[in-house]
Amino acid sequence: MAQARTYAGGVDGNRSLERGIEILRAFRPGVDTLGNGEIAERTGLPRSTVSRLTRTLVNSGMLDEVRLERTYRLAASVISIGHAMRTGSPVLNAIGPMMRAESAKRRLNVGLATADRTMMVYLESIRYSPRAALRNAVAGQQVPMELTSLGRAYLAGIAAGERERLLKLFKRRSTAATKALLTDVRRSIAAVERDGYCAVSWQPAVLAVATPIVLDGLPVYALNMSLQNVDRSDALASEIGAYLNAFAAKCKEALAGR
Amino acid sequence: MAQARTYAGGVDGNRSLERGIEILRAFRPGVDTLGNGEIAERTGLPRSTVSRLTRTLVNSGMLDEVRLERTYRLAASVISIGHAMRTGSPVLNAIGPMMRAESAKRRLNVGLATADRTMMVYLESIRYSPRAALRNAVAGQQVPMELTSLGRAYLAGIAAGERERLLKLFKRRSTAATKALLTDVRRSIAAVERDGYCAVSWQPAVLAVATPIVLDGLPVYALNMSLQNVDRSDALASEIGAYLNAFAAKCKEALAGR
DNA sequence: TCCGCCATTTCCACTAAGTGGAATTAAGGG
DNA sequence: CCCTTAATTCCACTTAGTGGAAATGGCGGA
Repeated sequence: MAQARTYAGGVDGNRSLERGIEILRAFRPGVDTLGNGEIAERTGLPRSTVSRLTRTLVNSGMLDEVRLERTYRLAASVISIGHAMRTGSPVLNAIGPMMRAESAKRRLNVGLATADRTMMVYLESIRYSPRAALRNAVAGQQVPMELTSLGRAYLAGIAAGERERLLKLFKRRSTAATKALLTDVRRSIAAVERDGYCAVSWQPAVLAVATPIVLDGLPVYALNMSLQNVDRSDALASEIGAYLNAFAAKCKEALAGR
Repeated sequence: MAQARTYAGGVDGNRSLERGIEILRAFRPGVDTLGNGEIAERTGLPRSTVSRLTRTLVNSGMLDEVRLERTYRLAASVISIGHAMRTGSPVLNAIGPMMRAESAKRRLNVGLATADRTMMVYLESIRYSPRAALRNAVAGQQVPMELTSLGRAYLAGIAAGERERLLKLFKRRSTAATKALLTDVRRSIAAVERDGYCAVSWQPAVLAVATPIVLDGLPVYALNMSLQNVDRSDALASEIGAYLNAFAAKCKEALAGR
């Protein structure tokens, strides 16, 4: 393989597969089509390599080719695999219905998420508001780990080593106010350890409260409750926090027998 | 590569990537975890190869490892890529809101799907019934192409060569009643060509009517309308068919400017 | 309509990345 | 504690994969 520099993955790990997955990941939300050139730029892979791998992904049904524009888009296969993930998830199966009931009962939004690298990914998000409920399904939506209650609850739930690794990544990518941000993140983690939950107002007029769900043999999840159009107040946060703690306990109970 | 038999993909196509994708596909809806052995069985790949590829998929964040059981499950990444597919889809973006409005107006279910190999995959499915609306999101759900109105409308929309290729596959996999089934499929295709839509009652007491949406530079989609708890009658089918034709025309108009 | 430009794809020489059977290790059951 | 069963690592082998260079093919401008 002329000029093919040694693959860092070493004895294990398959370079081509890794690269192919990176190509799929290059299609971020909102991106419709990407050409091989653009993919090569985004992934840093040689153009000829991208050309071959995109062809393979088309053959495997993961990408659709737009011959006219010489571009590609994600194919329907990816949502069918996503659907398999959701229907297979024992956590979502067990507590999804409970989340719906709780959302109706408490009249607030209830969400379940886990991590994908440095982002939190919603497995489910039940909107109380009839308006919002009509909006597009948000399963799969990503929110930044370091800025959200979900992410900070997740950080509180994982092993210390992994947590520090992630905090270093935030430090590296954050443009400004890094010091203050990290302090705030650590404060949230401490809050989870103390109160069982943390409260964050990431978006204006939205109060969100989250708690980690740690189970053997499963990734760490985070469960949250949120309210729109409210002023952030400690009283409100602790009220919702109490609801959340109670609900999380019920969920863990339901999940214990598995 | 001892005993590595020639890769049929030829000059293009990357074998490892293809195999890795097949491993992801082995996780069908309802499957929670799979071990390397089970994956090897399902995919027909050598055990050692599966072992290496699953490790790569874990490193790439597509699979979560359950160390305790020596098994793997699909990771949250797959739904975030699925989400990217949905938010990127110009068709879903354009007609999703229209589908919601139409469902409310006509008081019936409205769905949008496209093909993944021999299955139809829902991009969106709006349930009119408030009960059903509460159920899990069905985006990503698969239904068999040859048995559903969606699938038959799709078949009517694609190029003849591809259609015949698919019909052959159905013939091969169907256990019995193949001849009658294929006749029925062709009848549906003829119906689409004649009336613009076809009506199928795949599931008992459900009447479904579908029509293809063919656009340049996009895969062929199928749009359907369905009603539960009804008797199949030609009168009802043609009433819904008329609604569907009108709605599909509106959709195509909305999509023309792109 | 034809020409020149730019992006994409194909070609090609090269070899390390990937392969699969065998050996080894680890897990689970009695 | 040992034995069985399955997953992982080892290893010799060589082809599948690589990336730069050349060829191809759209596309816009004249």
